[in-house]
Amino acid sequence: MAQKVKLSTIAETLGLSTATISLALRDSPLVAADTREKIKEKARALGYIYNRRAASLRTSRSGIIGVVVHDIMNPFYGEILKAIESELDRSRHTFILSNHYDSVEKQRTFIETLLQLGGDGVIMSPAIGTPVEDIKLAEDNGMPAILIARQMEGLEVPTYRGDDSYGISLATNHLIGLGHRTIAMIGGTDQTSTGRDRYQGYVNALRKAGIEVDPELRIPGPRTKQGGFEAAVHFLSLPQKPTAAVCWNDLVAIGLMNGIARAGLVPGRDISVTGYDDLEEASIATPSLTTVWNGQAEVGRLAARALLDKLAGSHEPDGIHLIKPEMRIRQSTGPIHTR
Amino acid sequence: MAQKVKLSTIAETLGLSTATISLALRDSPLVAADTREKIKEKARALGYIYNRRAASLRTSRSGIIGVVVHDIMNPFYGEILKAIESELDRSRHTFILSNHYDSVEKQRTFIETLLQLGGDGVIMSPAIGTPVEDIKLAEDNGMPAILIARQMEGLEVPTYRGDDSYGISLATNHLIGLGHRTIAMIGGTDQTSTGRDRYQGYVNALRKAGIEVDPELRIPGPRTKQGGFEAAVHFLSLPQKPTAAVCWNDLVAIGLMNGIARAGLVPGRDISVTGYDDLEEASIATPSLTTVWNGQAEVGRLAARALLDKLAGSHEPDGIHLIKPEMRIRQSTGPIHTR
DNA sequence: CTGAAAGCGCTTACAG
DNA sequence: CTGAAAGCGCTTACAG
Repeated sequence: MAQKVKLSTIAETLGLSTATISLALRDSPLVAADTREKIKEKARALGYIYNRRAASLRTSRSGIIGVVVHDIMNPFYGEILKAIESELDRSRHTFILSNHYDSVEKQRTFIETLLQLGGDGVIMSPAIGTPVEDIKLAEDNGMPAILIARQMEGLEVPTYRGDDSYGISLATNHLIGLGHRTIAMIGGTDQTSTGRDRYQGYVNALRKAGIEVDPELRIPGPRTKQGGFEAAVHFLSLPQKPTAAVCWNDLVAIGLMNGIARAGLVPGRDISVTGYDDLEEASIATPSLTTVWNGQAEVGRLAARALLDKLAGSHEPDGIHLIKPEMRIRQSTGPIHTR
Repeated sequence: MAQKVKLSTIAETLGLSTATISLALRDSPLVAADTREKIKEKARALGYIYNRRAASLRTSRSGIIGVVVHDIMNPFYGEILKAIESELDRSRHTFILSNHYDSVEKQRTFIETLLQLGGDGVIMSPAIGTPVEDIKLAEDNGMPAILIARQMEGLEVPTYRGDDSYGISLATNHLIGLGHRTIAMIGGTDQTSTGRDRYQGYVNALRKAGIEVDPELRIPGPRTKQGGFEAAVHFLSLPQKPTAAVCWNDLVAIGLMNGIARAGLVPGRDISVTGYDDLEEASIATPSLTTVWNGQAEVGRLAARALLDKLAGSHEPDGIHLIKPEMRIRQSTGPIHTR
């Protein structure tokens, strides 16, 4: 490894000052066009590597944006991240990703690391129990935050998420329309705004249809395929014998369908199942999954844009921006079928 | 946002020098214990945030490690990343993640960004067609690279991956043992070392069993669930009427099983299907998937350790480290069953 | 259009 | 055990 090439190396080689080199490499019109070309060529020839830490120390902008969600391996977040990534790529920002696995501490460590690196902003789906101070820590140190998928009370921060209450009512109404009356709700937790909203939407839809709400028909907890799969046993042994299940998300729904199939029943015929999110996988599940499109790509794109706009100085409106969900009817739901 | 708190702020407040503050905050034994405590408390009270760019500019170590793979949304890489993350977390390193989607250019941009940020090292699953120079770029600038999952010729870099040729022969032999003779191979590409090795392993196993290799039984390409799902049509219309399929990975296998089920056949009975990787999902698929454990967690853990050891100065042996795959027999394979 | 000089916030020999 | 001073590699007014 040769001697490190820096601005001054190029400057000396060409008999110019570092100021000129710096300006030229950043395409400043202050530098004559042919000088600029000569400089750029020399930089390339010498294998010059721009030192962002030095620049960032001076300018106090790093080009780094942090993104932290519950779990990037969850395709729901994966689809959001993909949209964020493509939006940020375009603006030459580097993004640093992290999972918090709903650990407030892990999330705080991440925010601190980001501050230490001089992060320009952060997009986050806050961990369960996140105190307002943790978001303020970021904002107070000049690092704006944008929330996705989950909202927080007592905070004026731009938030992008689906309209969960409305979305789950679409699914519930769809089942009611097919004649189902004993409808279970599988998965989710009351500890997140999303969880509360979805359960409420389910309850409201049932009430509106004049169906009594039986709390025993709720099986809270599952949020993954594995969870849905394991919940199948509990679900199938419910004394009320539900004919349909509204699931927390597509993963739970697919897991549940696997569990139902394992028990010898046919999902979509014997038991109707709805998902939530409309992951890419929903349409190739067997049977293909009736679900609610939740606009992951939209959420990611809008959140990234909002942050970039904010960094560019324009004042994005704070508060909650709801994406309107849409029903996707496929094969996993059908008319009521008595077991 | 108040005035920025820096080392000198604390120094002035306490009537000490920045040198002492700096040492104290990093727990140097050079500073008296009570001075140290006083300093730490004051730092906390003032809301001091360590400026890593400044430190890194001085020390030329950043604590940043880059990880770039084909697609973090692919659970195969997700499982590797999880292992890397937990290993790196322990050593207080920050890791920056990126997808290259097999674009050499995107990968190069990532390596350059990492160099600009002063990355300490990089763990990568090289994009198809990666030139040796791109890895050298990193190494020549003092940023060691570790390869995972895919290897590269003409390079002395530590590489961690499964023994693909051996692994796929396990799956093929398992099917042969069940009486299958017309076995298709679905998915993968000759453009990666992994792809070539797996196809070769399949061919060798057939030959060893005295079964003629029919190139028409290979359907290259698919690497995702969607791909496997779509390949089902082609597979089911093969004039040779294969009774079993060795799939490129679990995703393709699950997609293929979905496609087979959609066509009214029962995977595991009418058609035997093997996967590869043993993703968490394999055991809850319906039917549960017979597959080959590929040691993702091992690969991630070992690669991270190798990098950390290298950074700590110990000389890790270069070259290829193979993880030995193991068979996992479940319900998706069974005795031959004529259609 | 180009240059000289200060400064971003740390750490590290070197003194004492 | 603590301090004074230089320097990491940039960018940015300010001069000319």
